[in-house]
Amino acid sequence: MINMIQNAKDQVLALTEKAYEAAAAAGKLPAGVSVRAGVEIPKDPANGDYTTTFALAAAKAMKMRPRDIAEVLLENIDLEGSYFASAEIAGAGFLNFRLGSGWYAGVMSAVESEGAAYGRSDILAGQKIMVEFVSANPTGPMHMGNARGGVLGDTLASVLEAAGAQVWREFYVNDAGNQIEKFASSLEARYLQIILGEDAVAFPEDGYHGDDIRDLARAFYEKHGGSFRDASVEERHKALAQFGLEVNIPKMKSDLQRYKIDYDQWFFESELHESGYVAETVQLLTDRGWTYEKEGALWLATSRILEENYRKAGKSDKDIAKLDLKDDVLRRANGFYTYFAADIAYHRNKFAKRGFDRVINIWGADHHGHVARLKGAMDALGLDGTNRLDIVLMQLVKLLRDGEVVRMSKRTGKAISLSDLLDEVPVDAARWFFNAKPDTQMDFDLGLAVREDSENPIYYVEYAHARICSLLRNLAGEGFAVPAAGDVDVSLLSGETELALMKQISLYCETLRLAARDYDPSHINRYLVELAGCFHRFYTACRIKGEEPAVLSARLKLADLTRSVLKNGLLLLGVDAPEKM
RNA sequence: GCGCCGUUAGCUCAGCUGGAUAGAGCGUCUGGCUACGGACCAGAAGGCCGGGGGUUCGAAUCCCUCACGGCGUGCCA
Repeated sequence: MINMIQNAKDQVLALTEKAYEAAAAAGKLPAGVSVRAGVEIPKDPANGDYTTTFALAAAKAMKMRPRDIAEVLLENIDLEGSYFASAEIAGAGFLNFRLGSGWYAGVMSAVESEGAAYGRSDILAGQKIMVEFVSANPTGPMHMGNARGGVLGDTLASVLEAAGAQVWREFYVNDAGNQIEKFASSLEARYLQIILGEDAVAFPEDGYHGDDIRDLARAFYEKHGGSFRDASVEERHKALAQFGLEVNIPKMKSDLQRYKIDYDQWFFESELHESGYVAETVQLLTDRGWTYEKEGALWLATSRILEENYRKAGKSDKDIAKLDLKDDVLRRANGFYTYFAADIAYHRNKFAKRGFDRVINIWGADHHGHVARLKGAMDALGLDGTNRLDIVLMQLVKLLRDGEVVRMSKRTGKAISLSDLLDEVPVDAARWFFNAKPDTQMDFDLGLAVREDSENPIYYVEYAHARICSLLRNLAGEGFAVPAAGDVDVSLLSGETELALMKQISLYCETLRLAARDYDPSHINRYLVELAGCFHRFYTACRIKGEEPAVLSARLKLADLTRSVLKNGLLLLGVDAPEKM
């Protein structure tokens, strides 16, 4: 909750504005100019710890050269009682501030007092957010894309929790509709083939060809024998589909659990159909005037909804016309509802029935064509999908083995499943790896991923943690306990690597904020690599053991706080923070 | 055709609301512990930030345009 970065930034701005008012009152700068100035952390510490572009931003309105403005500001700035020890002008007119030890002491006591909660905030407090992710079809094994989506969704949920939101993790089980019918007829063909012989029964052209289907049919046969041979097709399909789902769904659960992913709820599509909620939702769209009938089917006027949205967003009629918007079928001529209709009902359920303020879906990029339509459908229901439904599109994972692309198609039956992967790669490495920025394509080379050496950044981070734990054990054995922050003389930590490490520790809150803002937990991965690097550099430059007591004590404290933040970050990612390796 | 995503070092990628000399890791080359974990550290080489225009004090970042790559554009899910 204590964000020392924000504190420092606020203070830079306040000090600068106060200086401006003082200068304006003395007639040295034009009065009454409102300046939109930013505060930044310079890349190069030679340019200070914090910098403001106030003078640059004000130059035009004040009709003065930026450096001259900065000059006057500097004369009027009063650092007394602030976090800052000094300020100077540099470059085109940057005003650079250098931190004093008071701020560093503040960082240390914040990390100490907040402990495992350090980094958490309340920026999303009071928000009820659902993250729906993976939601793979229960008709076959999950693939790499599901693994990536699973890790990303789970970690994103954790990030939002850390920002104070009330988060719900959900898996949508598509246990109804066409693909279940296809699943059933595929199983049926394999089942009858077992009884009547491979050549006696044709396999459906668009069926699932995977070996898992054969295995399921075999298991079904072992349980029921040929008793379903003469049953009605409908009865047989029902039994086979149910049997298949009862095997596959628990398998998905356990596979995801291997990735340390647990859901608050597995939501079944079939319930939406059975309870009449799909029909009710479609009726509601009809009542609101968004549907029409054509060729025996019921259509949603998607093009009209989106047209309106695009117009509101400021697109020209010409641009909209170019989009070639199409309508969607909700209920087929045969009376069955489409997947889209069920999906609309499902999302209506999330917002209207269960009261989520915000809903985030993690989808594969191949579904991007549905984003605008689903949001639009929510708009049509008056649920403001445009602003409350966020879809994170995840580019697909390209699985390689020795440089060769491995196909992931479920239908070929040759996919490497998500549980296969964990037989080759440690779960922590997989979690770390899959937690990459969602909108970039990813190559996963199995040959590379199995390596457990410094190639893999997770070992670099975990090593830093283990190294500190070892150090603490070592010193504890010699009677040196970690002191309280209040008993540490922070001014003794004045070396370059010590200051850099403390600054990096302070950045953790900011990192979590960015991760929550961008829906991109990989900010944390990069942060941790940097934090580990800061520690290793500090550790190389500064001895602890054998130093005089006050220095030893301060450095010991710094190491322990680093350990604490490393641990917070790793646990947030769902990765272990080992005390020994 | 239209739409979405991407294009930054040999490879994989950072780059926060536009800021100072564009950064890491890996790989390559050169160095560093009789001392707390060498799974570490230091240094070097390596870039018209895909091309071209525009906006302004200032652009990898914003706008336009072109090129290349991935994906989509079903009474599939």
